[in-house]
Amino acid sequence: MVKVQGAQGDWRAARRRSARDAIVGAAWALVERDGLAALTLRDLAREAGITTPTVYAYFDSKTAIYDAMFGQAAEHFGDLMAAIPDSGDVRADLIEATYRFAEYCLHNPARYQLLFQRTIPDFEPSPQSYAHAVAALGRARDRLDKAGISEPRHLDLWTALTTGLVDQQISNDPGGDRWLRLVEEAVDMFLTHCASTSTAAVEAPKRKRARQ
Amino acid sequence: MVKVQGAQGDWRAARRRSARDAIVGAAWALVERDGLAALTLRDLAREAGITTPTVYAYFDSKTAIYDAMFGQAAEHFGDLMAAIPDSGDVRADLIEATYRFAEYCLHNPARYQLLFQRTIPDFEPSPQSYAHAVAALGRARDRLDKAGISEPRHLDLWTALTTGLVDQQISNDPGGDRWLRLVEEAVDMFLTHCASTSTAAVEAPKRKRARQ
DNA sequence: GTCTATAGCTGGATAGAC
DNA sequence: GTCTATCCAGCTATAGAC
Repeated sequence: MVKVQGAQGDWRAARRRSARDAIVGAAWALVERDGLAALTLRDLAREAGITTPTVYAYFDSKTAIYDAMFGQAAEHFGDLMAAIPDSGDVRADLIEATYRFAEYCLHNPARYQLLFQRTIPDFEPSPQSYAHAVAALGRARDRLDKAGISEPRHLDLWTALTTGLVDQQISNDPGGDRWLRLVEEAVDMFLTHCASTSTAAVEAPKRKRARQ
Repeated sequence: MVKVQGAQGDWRAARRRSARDAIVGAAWALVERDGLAALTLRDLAREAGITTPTVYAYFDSKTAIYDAMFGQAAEHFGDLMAAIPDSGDVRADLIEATYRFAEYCLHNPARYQLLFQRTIPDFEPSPQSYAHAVAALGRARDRLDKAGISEPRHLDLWTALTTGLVDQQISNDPGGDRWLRLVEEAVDMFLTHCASTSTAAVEAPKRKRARQ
Protein backbone atom coordinates (compact mmCIF):
# COMPACT_ATOMS: atom_id res chain seq x y z
CA MET A 1 0.00 0.00 0.00
CA VAL A 2 1.56 3.21 -1.14
CA LYS A 3 0.51 6.58 0.11
CA VAL A 4 -1.03 8.58 -2.66
CA GLN A 5 -1.10 12.31 -2.82
CA GLY A 6 -4.25 13.97 -4.02
CA ALA A 7 -7.84 14.19 -2.96
CA GLN A 8 -7.98 11.00 -0.96
CA GLY A 9 -4.70 11.68 0.80
CA ASP A 10 -5.87 15.13 1.78
CA TRP A 11 -9.03 13.64 3.07
CA ARG A 12 -7.26 11.23 5.31
CA ALA A 13 -4.85 13.85 6.48
CA ALA A 14 -7.77 16.08 7.36
CA ARG A 15 -9.51 13.30 9.26
CA ARG A 16 -6.34 12.57 11.11
CA ARG A 17 -5.85 16.21 11.98
CA SER A 18 -9.36 16.55 13.30
CA ALA A 19 -8.92 13.42 15.41
CA ARG A 20 -5.74 14.88 16.82
CA ASP A 21 -7.53 18.14 17.49
CA ALA A 22 -10.26 16.29 19.34
CA ILE A 23 -7.71 14.67 21.61
CA VAL A 24 -5.94 17.94 22.26
CA GLY A 25 -9.30 19.53 22.95
CA ALA A 26 -10.08 16.89 25.54
CA ALA A 27 -6.67 17.49 27.07
CA TRP A 28 -7.42 21.20 27.41
CA ALA A 29 -10.71 20.45 29.11
CA LEU A 30 -8.95 18.27 31.65
CA VAL A 31 -6.03 20.53 32.44
CA GLU A 32 -8.27 23.56 32.79
CA ARG A 33 -10.18 21.62 35.38
CA ASP A 34 -7.47 19.74 37.25
CA GLY A 35 -4.25 21.54 36.50
CA LEU A 36 -1.58 21.02 33.93
CA ALA A 37 0.45 18.53 35.94
CA ALA A 38 -2.55 16.33 36.69
CA LEU A 39 -3.03 15.19 33.11
CA THR A 40 -2.90 11.42 32.66
CA LEU A 41 -3.40 9.41 29.51
CA ARG A 42 -6.14 7.35 31.09
CA ASP A 43 -8.20 10.39 31.95
CA LEU A 44 -7.45 11.89 28.60
CA ALA A 45 -8.61 8.82 26.71
CA ARG A 46 -11.79 8.64 28.74
CA GLU A 47 -12.52 12.32 28.21
CA ALA A 48 -11.98 11.90 24.48
CA GLY A 49 -14.20 8.82 24.37
CA ILE A 50 -11.43 6.48 23.25
CA THR A 51 -8.90 4.20 24.92
CA THR A 52 -5.28 4.71 25.80
CA PRO A 53 -3.76 2.78 22.90
CA THR A 54 -5.78 4.84 20.48
CA VAL A 55 -4.13 7.93 21.84
CA TYR A 56 -0.85 6.39 20.75
CA ALA A 57 -2.19 6.06 17.23
CA TYR A 58 -2.06 9.86 17.07
CA PHE A 59 0.72 10.84 19.43
CA ASP A 60 4.04 9.18 20.09
CA SER A 61 4.10 10.03 23.75
CA LYS A 62 2.58 12.13 26.46
CA THR A 63 5.22 14.75 25.82
CA ALA A 64 4.06 14.93 22.21
CA ILE A 65 0.61 15.84 23.50
CA TYR A 66 1.99 18.63 25.67
CA ASP A 67 3.90 19.79 22.63
CA ALA A 68 0.81 19.90 20.47
CA MET A 69 -0.96 21.82 23.22
CA PHE A 70 1.93 24.25 23.44
CA GLY A 71 1.91 24.85 19.70
CA GLN A 72 -1.83 25.33 19.60
CA ALA A 73 -1.81 27.72 22.55
CA ALA A 74 1.00 29.73 21.00
CA GLU A 75 -0.90 29.96 17.75
CA HIS A 76 -4.08 31.10 19.48
CA PHE A 77 -2.09 33.63 21.44
CA GLY A 78 -0.53 34.95 18.24
CA ASP A 79 -3.96 35.32 16.67
CA LEU A 80 -5.12 37.20 19.72
CA MET A 81 -2.22 39.63 19.51
CA ALA A 82 -2.74 40.12 15.79
CA ALA A 83 -6.41 40.89 16.28
CA ILE A 84 -5.89 43.85 18.55
CA PRO A 85 -7.27 46.98 16.89
CA ASP A 86 -5.00 49.78 15.85
CA SER A 87 -6.97 52.92 16.51
CA GLY A 88 -4.03 55.28 16.57
CA ASP A 89 -4.66 56.09 20.21
CA VAL A 90 -1.56 54.57 21.77
CA ARG A 91 -2.85 54.54 25.31
CA ALA A 92 -6.23 53.06 24.43
CA ASP A 93 -4.69 50.39 22.24
CA LEU A 94 -2.17 49.41 24.88
CA ILE A 95 -4.86 49.15 27.52
CA GLU A 96 -6.98 47.08 25.21
CA ALA A 97 -4.07 44.81 24.39
CA THR A 98 -3.28 44.33 28.06
CA TYR A 99 -6.86 43.56 28.97
CA ARG A 100 -7.04 40.99 26.21
CA PHE A 101 -3.78 39.43 27.25
CA ALA A 102 -4.81 39.34 30.89
CA GLU A 103 -8.22 37.93 30.17
CA TYR A 104 -6.80 35.30 27.88
CA CYS A 105 -4.47 34.16 30.65
CA LEU A 106 -7.09 34.39 33.38
CA HIS A 107 -9.66 32.41 31.48
CA ASN A 108 -7.07 29.85 30.47
CA PRO A 109 -4.68 29.53 33.38
CA ALA A 110 -3.42 26.21 32.12
CA ARG A 111 -2.47 27.79 28.81
CA TYR A 112 -0.71 30.53 30.70
CA GLN A 113 1.15 27.98 32.77
CA LEU A 114 2.19 25.98 29.73
CA LEU A 115 3.21 28.97 27.63
CA PHE A 116 4.81 31.28 30.14
CA GLN A 117 5.93 29.19 33.05
CA ARG A 118 8.22 26.20 33.04
CA THR A 119 6.55 23.81 35.38
CA ILE A 120 6.21 20.48 33.57
CA PRO A 121 9.25 18.38 34.37
CA ASP A 122 11.18 17.17 31.35
CA PHE A 123 8.99 19.04 28.90
CA GLU A 124 10.52 21.41 26.41
CA PRO A 125 8.63 22.54 23.34
CA SER A 126 9.87 21.23 20.02
CA PRO A 127 11.52 23.76 17.70
CA GLN A 128 8.40 23.65 15.60
CA SER A 129 6.05 24.51 18.45
CA TYR A 130 8.49 27.00 19.85
CA ALA A 131 8.49 28.79 16.51
CA HIS A 132 4.80 29.51 17.01
CA ALA A 133 5.59 31.05 20.35
CA VAL A 134 8.37 33.17 18.92
CA ALA A 135 6.08 34.37 16.17
CA ALA A 136 3.41 35.27 18.69
CA LEU A 137 5.84 37.24 20.82
CA GLY A 138 7.04 38.96 17.67
CA ARG A 139 3.52 40.12 17.02
CA ALA A 140 3.27 41.45 20.54
CA ARG A 141 6.53 43.32 20.02
CA ASP A 142 5.31 44.83 16.75
CA ARG A 143 2.30 46.04 18.61
CA LEU A 144 4.47 47.87 21.12
CA ASP A 145 6.65 49.17 18.33
CA LYS A 146 3.64 50.85 16.80
CA ALA A 147 3.02 52.45 20.17
CA GLY A 148 6.48 53.98 20.00
CA ILE A 149 7.95 51.60 22.57
CA SER A 150 10.97 50.16 20.85
CA GLU A 151 13.84 50.21 23.33
CA PRO A 152 14.66 46.69 24.48
CA ARG A 153 14.77 47.79 28.12
CA HIS A 154 11.27 49.12 27.84
CA LEU A 155 10.02 45.99 26.16
CA ASP A 156 11.43 43.88 28.96
CA LEU A 157 9.98 46.17 31.57
CA TRP A 158 6.65 45.90 29.81
CA THR A 159 6.61 42.11 29.78
CA ALA A 160 7.59 42.07 33.45
CA LEU A 161 4.80 44.48 34.34
CA THR A 162 2.05 42.74 32.43
CA THR A 163 2.97 39.18 33.34
CA GLY A 164 3.39 40.33 36.93
CA LEU A 165 -0.16 41.67 37.01
CA VAL A 166 -1.50 38.48 35.51
CA ASP A 167 0.55 36.26 37.75
CA GLN A 168 -0.57 37.98 40.92
CA GLN A 169 -4.15 37.88 39.75
CA ILE A 170 -4.04 34.16 39.06
CA SER A 171 -2.08 33.24 42.17
CA ASN A 172 -3.69 35.44 44.78
CA ASP A 173 -7.16 36.38 43.59
CA PRO A 174 -8.36 33.83 41.08
CA GLY A 175 -11.77 34.74 39.78
CA GLY A 176 -11.53 38.26 41.13
CA ASP A 177 -10.20 41.47 39.63
CA ARG A 178 -7.92 42.85 42.30
CA TRP A 179 -4.98 43.19 39.91
CA LEU A 180 -6.98 43.28 36.70
CA ARG A 181 -8.43 46.62 37.65
CA LEU A 182 -4.92 48.05 37.93
CA VAL A 183 -4.31 47.62 34.22
CA GLU A 184 -5.07 51.19 33.21
CA GLU A 185 -3.02 52.60 36.03
CA ALA A 186 -0.12 50.35 35.10
CA VAL A 187 -0.29 51.39 31.46
CA ASP A 188 -0.27 55.05 32.43
CA MET A 189 2.66 54.53 34.75
CA PHE A 190 4.52 52.75 32.01
CA LEU A 191 3.77 55.26 29.27
CA THR A 192 4.73 58.19 31.47
CA HIS A 193 7.97 56.48 32.26
CA CYS A 194 8.74 55.77 28.62
CA ALA A 195 7.97 59.32 27.59
CA SER A 196 10.37 60.68 30.16
CA THR A 197 13.25 58.32 29.46
CA SER A 198 13.05 57.27 25.83
CA THR A 199 15.06 60.27 24.63
CA ALA A 200 18.17 58.29 23.90
CA ALA A 201 20.98 58.64 26.41
CA VAL A 202 19.14 59.60 29.55
CA GLU A 203 21.20 57.02 31.37
CA ALA A 204 20.93 58.98 34.57
CA PRO A 205 23.81 58.93 37.01
CA LYS A 206 22.89 55.76 38.82
CA ARG A 207 25.42 54.09 41.01
CA LYS A 208 26.76 51.07 39.27
CA ARG A 209 25.88 47.88 40.93
CA ALA A 210 27.27 44.58 39.82
CA ARG A 211 25.10 41.78 41.00
CA GLN A 212 24.32 38.15 40.34
CA MET B 1 6.42 4.80 79.74
CA VAL B 2 5.29 8.30 80.37
CA LYS B 3 6.68 11.30 78.60
CA VAL B 4 8.50 13.49 81.02
CA GLN B 5 8.95 17.20 80.64
CA GLY B 6 12.27 18.69 81.58
CA ALA B 7 15.85 18.45 80.50
CA GLN B 8 15.65 15.04 78.93
CA GLY B 9 12.45 15.85 77.05
CA ASP B 10 13.95 18.99 75.64
CA TRP B 11 16.93 17.01 74.57
CA ARG B 12 14.89 14.54 72.63
CA ALA B 13 12.76 17.23 71.12
CA ALA B 14 15.88 19.02 69.97
CA ARG B 15 17.28 15.86 68.43
CA ARG B 16 14.03 15.24 66.69
CA ARG B 17 13.92 18.76 65.37
CA SER B 18 17.43 18.56 64.02
CA ALA B 19 16.66 15.26 62.33
CA ARG B 20 13.63 16.85 60.72
CA ASP B 21 15.73 19.79 59.63
CA ALA B 22 18.25 17.45 58.06
CA ILE B 23 15.52 15.81 56.01
CA VAL B 24 14.10 19.12 54.93
CA GLY B 25 17.60 20.25 54.04
CA ALA B 26 18.08 17.22 51.83
CA ALA B 27 14.74 17.97 50.21
CA TRP B 28 15.85 21.50 49.37
CA ALA B 29 19.04 20.20 47.81
CA LEU B 30 17.03 17.90 45.58
CA VAL B 31 14.35 20.33 44.48
CA GLU B 32 16.89 23.05 43.74
CA ARG B 33 18.58 20.60 41.43
CA ASP B 34 15.67 18.76 39.81
CA GLY B 35 12.66 20.98 40.30
CA LEU B 36 9.97 21.08 42.92
CA ALA B 37 7.70 18.56 41.25
CA ALA B 38 10.44 15.98 40.82
CA LEU B 39 10.82 15.28 44.52
CA THR B 40 10.31 11.63 45.46
CA LEU B 41 10.61 10.03 48.87
CA ARG B 42 13.09 7.49 47.59
CA ASP B 43 15.46 10.15 46.32
CA LEU B 44 14.91 12.16 49.43
CA ALA B 45 15.77 9.27 51.73
CA ARG B 46 18.89 8.49 49.76
CA GLU B 47 19.99 12.11 49.80
CA ALA B 48 19.46 12.24 53.55
CA GLY B 49 21.35 9.00 54.08
CA ILE B 50 18.36 7.15 55.48
CA THR B 51 15.59 4.92 54.16
CA THR B 52 12.03 5.67 53.18
CA PRO B 53 10.35 4.30 56.31
CA THR B 54 12.60 6.46 58.44
CA VAL B 55 11.26 9.51 56.67
CA TYR B 56 7.84 8.46 57.93
CA ALA B 57 9.18 8.46 61.47
CA TYR B 58 9.44 12.24 61.12
CA PHE B 59 6.76 13.17 58.63
CA ASP B 60 3.27 11.79 58.17
CA SER B 61 3.28 12.14 54.41
CA LYS B 62 5.00 13.71 51.47
CA THR B 63 2.65 16.66 51.75
CA ALA B 64 3.85 17.19 55.31
CA ILE B 65 7.37 17.57 53.93
CA TYR B 66 6.26 20.17 51.40
CA ASP B 67 4.50 21.91 54.23
CA ALA B 68 7.62 21.99 56.39
CA MET B 69 9.54 23.35 53.41
CA PHE B 70 6.91 26.01 52.88
CA GLY B 71 7.03 27.10 56.50
CA GLN B 72 10.80 27.21 56.54
CA ALA B 73 10.98 29.18 53.31
CA ALA B 74 8.41 31.66 54.56
CA GLU B 75 10.36 32.12 57.76
CA HIS B 76 13.60 32.70 55.89
CA PHE B 77 11.87 35.13 53.60
CA GLY B 78 10.49 37.03 56.58
CA ASP B 79 13.95 37.26 58.11
CA LEU B 80 15.25 38.59 54.82
CA MET B 81 12.61 41.29 54.69
CA ALA B 82 13.22 42.23 58.31
CA ALA B 83 16.95 42.57 57.74
CA ILE B 84 16.70 45.26 55.08
CA PRO B 85 18.39 48.43 56.30
CA ASP B 86 16.42 51.58 56.91
CA SER B 87 18.67 54.39 55.85
CA GLY B 88 15.97 56.99 55.44
CA ASP B 89 16.65 57.23 51.73
CA VAL B 90 13.42 55.81 50.37
CA ARG B 91 14.68 55.15 46.88
CA ALA B 92 17.89 53.50 47.97
CA ASP B 93 16.11 51.32 50.51
CA LEU B 94 13.49 50.22 48.03
CA ILE B 95 16.12 49.36 45.46
CA GLU B 96 18.05 47.41 48.04
CA ALA B 97 14.93 45.57 49.14
CA THR B 98 14.06 44.68 45.58
CA TYR B 99 17.54 43.44 44.80
CA ARG B 100 17.49 41.27 47.88
CA PHE B 101 14.10 39.89 47.07
CA ALA B 102 15.07 39.21 43.47
CA GLU B 103 18.34 37.58 44.39
CA TYR B 104 16.69 35.46 47.02
CA CYS B 105 14.23 34.18 44.43
CA LEU B 106 16.82 33.76 41.70
CA HIS B 107 19.20 31.82 43.87
CA ASN B 108 16.37 29.69 45.20
CA PRO B 109 13.94 29.25 42.34
CA ALA B 110 12.35 26.27 44.03
CA ARG B 111 11.59 28.37 47.09
CA TYR B 112 10.10 31.00 44.85
CA GLN B 113 7.97 28.40 43.13
CA LEU B 114 6.77 26.94 46.41
CA LEU B 115 6.07 30.27 48.10
CA PHE B 116 4.69 32.38 45.29
CA GLN B 117 3.32 30.05 42.67
CA ARG B 118 0.76 27.32 43.06
CA THR B 119 2.17 24.49 41.08
CA ILE B 120 2.19 21.41 43.32
CA PRO B 121 -1.08 19.56 42.80
CA ASP B 122 -3.08 18.98 45.96
CA PHE B 123 -0.69 20.90 48.14
CA GLU B 124 -1.93 23.71 50.28
CA PRO B 125 0.08 25.03 53.19
CA SER B 126 -1.26 24.29 56.64
CA PRO B 127 -2.63 27.25 58.60
CA GLN B 128 0.49 27.11 60.72
CA SER B 129 2.89 27.34 57.78
CA TYR B 130 0.69 29.87 56.05
CA ALA B 131 0.92 32.06 59.12
CA HIS B 132 4.65 32.35 58.55
CA ALA B 133 3.98 33.50 55.01
CA VAL B 134 1.43 36.06 56.14
CA ALA B 135 3.86 37.40 58.70
CA ALA B 136 6.58 37.68 56.08
CA LEU B 137 4.34 39.57 53.69
CA GLY B 138 3.34 41.81 56.58
CA ARG B 139 6.97 42.70 57.07
CA ALA B 140 7.31 43.50 53.40
CA ARG B 141 4.27 45.73 53.64
CA ASP B 142 5.64 47.54 56.67
CA ARG B 143 8.75 48.19 54.67
CA LEU B 144 6.75 49.87 51.92
CA ASP B 145 4.73 51.74 54.49
CA LYS B 146 7.90 53.31 55.81
CA ALA B 147 8.66 54.37 52.27
CA GLY B 148 5.38 56.24 52.19
CA ILE B 149 3.65 53.70 49.99
CA SER B 150 0.50 52.83 51.81
CA GLU B 151 -2.35 52.84 49.33
CA PRO B 152 -3.54 49.29 48.67
CA ARG B 153 -3.54 49.88 44.93
CA HIS B 154 0.06 50.89 45.04
CA LEU B 155 0.99 47.90 47.15
CA ASP B 156 -0.62 45.57 44.67
CA LEU B 157 1.04 47.33 41.78
CA TRP B 158 4.32 46.97 43.58
CA THR B 159 3.99 43.23 44.13
CA ALA B 160 3.00 42.78 40.50
CA LEU B 161 5.98 44.76 39.29
CA THR B 162 8.58 43.02 41.45
CA THR B 163 7.30 39.50 41.02
CA GLY B 164 6.98 40.18 37.31
CA LEU B 165 10.63 41.13 37.07
CA VAL B 166 11.66 38.05 39.02
CA ASP B 167 9.39 35.78 37.07
CA GLN B 168 10.66 36.92 33.71
CA GLN B 169 14.22 36.63 34.91
CA ILE B 170 13.73 33.07 36.10
CA SER B 171 11.68 31.94 33.13
CA ASN B 172 13.49 33.58 30.26
CA ASP B 173 17.03 34.32 31.32
CA PRO B 174 18.00 32.02 34.15
CA GLY B 175 21.48 32.75 35.36
CA GLY B 176 21.58 36.08 33.52
CA ASP B 177 20.60 39.58 34.58
CA ARG B 178 18.43 40.81 31.71
CA TRP B 179 15.55 41.75 34.03
CA LEU B 180 17.57 42.09 37.21
CA ARG B 181 19.35 45.12 35.81
CA LEU B 182 15.99 46.82 35.31
CA VAL B 183 15.35 46.99 39.04
CA GLU B 184 16.49 50.57 39.55
CA GLU B 185 14.56 51.77 36.54
CA ALA B 186 11.45 49.97 37.76
CA VAL B 187 11.77 51.48 41.22
CA ASP B 188 12.09 54.94 39.76
CA MET B 189 9.12 54.41 37.53
CA PHE B 190 7.09 53.22 40.47
CA LEU B 191 8.12 56.00 42.85
CA THR B 192 7.44 58.65 40.24
CA HIS B 193 4.04 57.19 39.67
CA CYS B 194 3.22 57.07 43.37
CA ALA B 195 4.35 60.63 43.89
CA SER B 196 2.10 61.85 41.14
CA THR B 197 -1.01 59.92 42.11
CA SER B 198 -0.91 59.38 45.86
CA THR B 199 -2.66 62.68 46.56
CA ALA B 200 -5.97 61.11 47.45
CA ALA B 201 -8.72 61.38 44.89
CA VAL B 202 -6.84 61.67 41.64
CA GLU B 203 -9.20 59.09 40.21
CA ALA B 204 -8.82 60.52 36.76
CA PRO B 205 -11.72 60.30 34.32
CA LYS B 206 -11.07 56.83 33.01
CA ARG B 207 -13.72 55.07 31.05
CA LYS B 208 -15.40 52.49 33.19
CA ARG B 209 -14.84 49.01 32.01
CA ALA B 210 -16.56 46.06 33.53
CA ARG B 211 -14.60 42.95 32.80
CA GLN B 212 -14.12 39.41 33.98
C1' DG C 1 -7.51 2.34 13.83
C1' DT C 2 -9.60 0.56 17.56
C1' DC C 3 -10.07 -2.43 21.00
C1' DT C 4 -8.73 -5.88 25.42
C1' DA C 5 -5.21 -7.14 28.15
C1' DT C 6 -1.07 -6.48 30.27
C1' DA C 7 3.78 -5.50 30.68
C1' DG C 8 7.08 -2.79 33.18
C1' DC C 9 8.00 0.62 36.15
C1' DT C 10 7.77 4.04 39.82
C1' DG C 11 5.42 6.21 43.18
C1' DG C 12 3.71 6.71 48.31
C1' DA C 13 3.03 4.23 52.21
C1' DT C 14 3.17 0.06 55.60
C1' DA C 15 4.44 -4.51 58.23
C1' DG C 16 7.30 -6.38 61.23
C1' DA C 17 12.01 -7.77 62.80
C1' DC C 18 15.68 -5.74 65.41
C1' DG D 1 14.04 4.75 65.31
C1' DT D 2 15.94 2.25 61.86
C1' DC D 3 16.14 -1.19 58.90
C1' DT D 4 14.53 -5.07 54.96
C1' DA D 5 10.95 -6.43 52.44
C1' DT D 6 6.82 -5.59 50.33
C1' DC D 7 2.15 -3.94 49.19
C1' DC D 8 -0.73 -1.58 46.20
C1' DA D 9 -2.06 2.04 43.28
C1' DG D 10 -1.13 4.68 39.46
C1' DC D 11 1.41 5.73 35.49
C1' DT D 12 3.24 5.34 30.41
C1' DA D 13 3.57 2.43 26.86
C1' DT D 14 3.09 -1.98 24.06
C1' DA D 15 1.37 -6.65 22.18
C1' DG D 16 -1.77 -8.69 19.54
C1' DA D 17 -6.64 -9.83 18.14
C1' DC D 18 -10.16 -7.82 15.22
